[in-house]
Amino acid sequence: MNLQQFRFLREVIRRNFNLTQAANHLHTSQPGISKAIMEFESELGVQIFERHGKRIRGLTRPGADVAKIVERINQEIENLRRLSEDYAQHDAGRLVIACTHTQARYALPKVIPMFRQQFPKVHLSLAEGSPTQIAEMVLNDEADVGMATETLAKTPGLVSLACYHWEHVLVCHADHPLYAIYRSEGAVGLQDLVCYPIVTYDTAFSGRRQIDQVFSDHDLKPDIVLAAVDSDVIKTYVDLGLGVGIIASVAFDPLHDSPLCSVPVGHLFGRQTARLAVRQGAFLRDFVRTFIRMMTRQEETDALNKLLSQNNPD
Amino acid sequence: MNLQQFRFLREVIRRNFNLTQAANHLHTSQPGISKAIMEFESELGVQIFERHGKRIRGLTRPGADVAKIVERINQEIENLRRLSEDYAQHDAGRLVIACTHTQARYALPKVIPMFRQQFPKVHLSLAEGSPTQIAEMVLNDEADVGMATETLAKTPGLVSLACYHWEHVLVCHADHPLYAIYRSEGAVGLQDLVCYPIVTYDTAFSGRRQIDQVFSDHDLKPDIVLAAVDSDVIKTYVDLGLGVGIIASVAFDPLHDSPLCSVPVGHLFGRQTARLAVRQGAFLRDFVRTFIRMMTRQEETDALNKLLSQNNPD
DNA sequence: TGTTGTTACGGAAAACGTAAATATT
DNA sequence: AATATTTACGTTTTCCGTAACAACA
Repeated sequence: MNLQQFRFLREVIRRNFNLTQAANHLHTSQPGISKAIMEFESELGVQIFERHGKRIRGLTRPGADVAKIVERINQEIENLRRLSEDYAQHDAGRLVIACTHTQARYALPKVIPMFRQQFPKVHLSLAEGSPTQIAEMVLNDEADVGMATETLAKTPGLVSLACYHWEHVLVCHADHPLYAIYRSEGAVGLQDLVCYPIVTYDTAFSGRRQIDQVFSDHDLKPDIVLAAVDSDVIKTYVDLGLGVGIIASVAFDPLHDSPLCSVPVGHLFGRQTARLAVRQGAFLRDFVRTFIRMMTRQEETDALNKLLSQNNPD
Repeated sequence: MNLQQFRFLREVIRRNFNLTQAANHLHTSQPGISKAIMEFESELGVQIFERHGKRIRGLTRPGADVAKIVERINQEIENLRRLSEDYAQHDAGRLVIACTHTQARYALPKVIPMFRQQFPKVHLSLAEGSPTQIAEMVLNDEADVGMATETLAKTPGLVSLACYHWEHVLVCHADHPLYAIYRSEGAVGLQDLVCYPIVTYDTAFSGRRQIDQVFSDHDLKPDIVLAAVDSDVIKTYVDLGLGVGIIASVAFDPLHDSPLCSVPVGHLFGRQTARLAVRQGAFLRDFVRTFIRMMTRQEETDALNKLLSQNNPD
């Protein structure tokens, strides 16, 4: 039994039971993987993989159990690396943040400069993706923390914290009928909104689920003419006249975004919560913990400390 | 980094930072250990051991953190072995039960025959020891389960279950004054008891702590003339006239133990709870789970199932 | 001075990559 | 036929034990 076998097993599973792909990703030879896996199986006396002749199709029942334990070991190895790095080079390293475009563009800029100042030697990476991809990246140790409004809270294997709350706003030109309604009546209703073509986030992004939910709860069918992952793209198309936009309020800035105007619609779609997530059981380096503290509201302190101590048992 | 280094690190710590001893226990050479440890340290870039010149004295701060993670990995390796063995040879293996003499002599015989019948291929080992030793054995994976009345519940790293309840009895000859009091008044009191020399369990065994507690709560100083770990030994000396015995009621059998008589004193020393413990996070083989079920009262079923699923996450 | 940890060295074992063979779709 | 896995084999590296050396207490 050795660590190599554990790495190989993990990778073969991740690459959908394709030894060749796994070998490529690990920069080694396919026969090496094959042999290591077979030796592992024979040492345990248990068949890990479901085989149809020579092709590997999936995990056997025992294999799944073995894989679960092996995954935990791999995780601890990763923790060992991070821990020692934290001692060896306390303030240097790499922080990979997986987040949606909205987070990267509007939420993170409020924190990153402060973080840079405190940890000038830490290399930052922003990996943008869909909430599902973000969750996946954090689970696979490809990212240290994930940030998104959707998905994170309910993904098993992640622990998440509320980061900040936000609401949706409508964006449109000043001469749009909805803006007139807003000016005269102080608010727009769902009924008003549904009459016009809408440009908003792609499914599974930034509270889009909530938007769909609210419309369907009222038996309304919104005409979503364009969906994007990116608030800036949405605003661009709104400016072009494709429809009214629904975006996160944080993503609207009257100065930069003129001639567009914003109309609050928090009362329609409710409060959204952007969350931050880390992998359960992951060792968090000091600068990662600091980053999380910076991103998290004070009120969350208790939950935060609990989380941090849970992941860094001292 | 490799598993060997992890095994070595664990053993060096267990052997009080003596490389030579660790090497002997692992049936390998001292230089091998030395080299492996140094390579491990250099790969992590962290000094694990506190060194005074060449002597190793203890763990550094980072070393303690590393050791904690390494311990978890070693534990998972152990789990892997047990898991695969459970699949490969479902009903064969070895069950090591660490317990006190009282458990081995009086509680286990009620269950072992049934267990043997169900798992004839499982080799049983009873390791007797003090509650502290029992806890230690379970923590070190030298025993699969531990059983004792004391210590187990409050040992960190163990999870324990109530097994059965029992009370103390007095044992003495029929012509002893205390027996007369019992026959005439139906019960003896602490005041009666304290007048006579007592033979009972050694400190830290079978509810001895509770006995001491009760006497000191009443500002009484019992005259304990002999303390033993073993009910049979106690009875022997009672028979010889050294004093009255206080033992577990399960350890008294009127037939075998005549001419001694028993006097219930549960009302004085309260109800004791024998507990069974396993190492937290340990994978429990099927026959271990079955054994635990056999040893545990039905009422504990909920706690039991929770425990079992926690240790065998499927 | 005995005990304990490190360094040096050499034989044995295993790890790994290339090439070839075999099976699957 | 093309893709994927296993077998074969030879080189290279690592492992590990003995022996010698160095330092603590």
